[in-house]
Amino acid sequence: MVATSCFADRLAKHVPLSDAERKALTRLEENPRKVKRGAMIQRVNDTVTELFVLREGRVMSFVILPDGSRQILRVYFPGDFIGSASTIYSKAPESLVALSDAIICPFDKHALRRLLEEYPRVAALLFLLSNAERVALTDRLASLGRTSAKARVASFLLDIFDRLRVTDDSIVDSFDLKLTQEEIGDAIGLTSVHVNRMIRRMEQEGLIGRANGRITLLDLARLEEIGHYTNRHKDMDLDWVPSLN
Amino acid sequence: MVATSCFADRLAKHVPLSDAERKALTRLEENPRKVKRGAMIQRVNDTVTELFVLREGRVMSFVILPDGSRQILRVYFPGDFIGSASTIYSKAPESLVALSDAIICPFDKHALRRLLEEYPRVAALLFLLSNAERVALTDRLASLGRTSAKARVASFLLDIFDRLRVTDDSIVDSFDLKLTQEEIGDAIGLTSVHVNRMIRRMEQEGLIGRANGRITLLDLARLEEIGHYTNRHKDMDLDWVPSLN
DNA sequence: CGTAGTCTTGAGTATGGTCAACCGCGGTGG
DNA sequence: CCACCGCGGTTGACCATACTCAAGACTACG
Repeated sequence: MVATSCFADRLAKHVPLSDAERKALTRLEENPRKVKRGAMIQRVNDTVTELFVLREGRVMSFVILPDGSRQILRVYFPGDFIGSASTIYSKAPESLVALSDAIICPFDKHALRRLLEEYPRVAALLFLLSNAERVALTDRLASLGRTSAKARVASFLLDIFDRLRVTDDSIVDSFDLKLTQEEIGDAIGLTSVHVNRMIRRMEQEGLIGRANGRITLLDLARLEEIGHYTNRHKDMDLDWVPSLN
Repeated sequence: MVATSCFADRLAKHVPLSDAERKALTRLEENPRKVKRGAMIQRVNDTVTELFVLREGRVMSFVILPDGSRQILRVYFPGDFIGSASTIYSKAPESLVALSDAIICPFDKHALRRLLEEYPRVAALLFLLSNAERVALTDRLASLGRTSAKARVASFLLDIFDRLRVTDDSIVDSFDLKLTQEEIGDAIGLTSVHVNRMIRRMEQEGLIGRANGRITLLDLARLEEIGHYTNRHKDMDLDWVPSLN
């Protein structure tokens, strides 16, 4: 039996992969490692030469500012490609911590380089994905820079929702956020107290529902309007990568 | 005489390029186009298939939110690679406008694809650069999410300063910002009024000087401390790309 | 010399932060 | 088995940072 690569599966959702490509991608996930919730995977300023594919669970990247406040930079889900900054910086610019029990697959940055040399289609795919990540970041930048607390919460929930749905077809309108309100706040530049106020208000207004940790999005249209949210996944088009034959 | 590629020059500052690579990169800049200050290069939601290398002048990318407010996502300088989102999205997620008279070199996204197929080292380089851009964005994200108005102004000035120095050795401690205070505000999530107050205060405190549009950074150490700024260029290491031979 | 854009400053306001208290729940150890 | 502890959520009172509105000054350019 061949071990499957969740990263390959993720990519194959967009473009067909050759067996050789799939095999090469699987090799990145040869060394899966279990990590417990709260475990530090990478610490800011550590010397790093590794990247990761997240196979299971959730991970976040963040920085701590000198005054102790934290900015969560990105929340990662299974199939995500993590820590590519180590290709260009010798010291990690961000920390990585598991948000839940997780399985990560570390591999050396030189293994990635060889992969890209041998498989130009994979190189093209990674280039595309990093552009998608870039746009996700600019969306949040606009959210932090120019929108109200309520809008930030709304767009954050929608973003997580849509990203989870990319890989999990069973999600219809509710999902496990698995983040504390403090973590939400640290992701969108608010305090936990104010996140709570916003969430409660949105609940009272019938925009969202909550039941033992699960969030239900009750009025997607209004949430998107409030959050000035655009679903980027719809417009994504991976035809740019060379075709298989 | 061969037309030089400012993009190749930029890359060559980090890693040696072969003649063939240099030539291929130069081909991206075969169609330079002059644009006037204020000219719209790309409008959000337009169908796009082009990318650009900025040869001369300054360009910004931004979005306008439904309430009319603007978030500037990135300011670009000569040698920068612009608009790579068009490789993955058919509709532009951001607008591009010239901040000064500029020369841009548009090329088709398929030309880029062919380049990456033929020149894996260039593909690796672009992958690296997009990672550097990603870190620059996360730095600003942390700035917007978790730091005060004064800190944002300080780190923004330092960022521009350091980026200009990458290509312009003549810069010692002063530079032409070429941005209105409203534009600064739109980049760091403040109003022009408040940007003005911060700048004036920093001037009075002897942190910066101003003379007909030129900004002088008088106390780099304190500015870096105030802005929680890290110069990412110092730690950059392009050794990851395959060597030439 | 007039006009438009930018800068500057003040007065008043509001959004979101701070501080503090309390609740509820799940885990843990006596 | 239950008391205790600690974390996360909830709420209120108060505060501060940055926004809004508005007016006037400066500058560049026709």
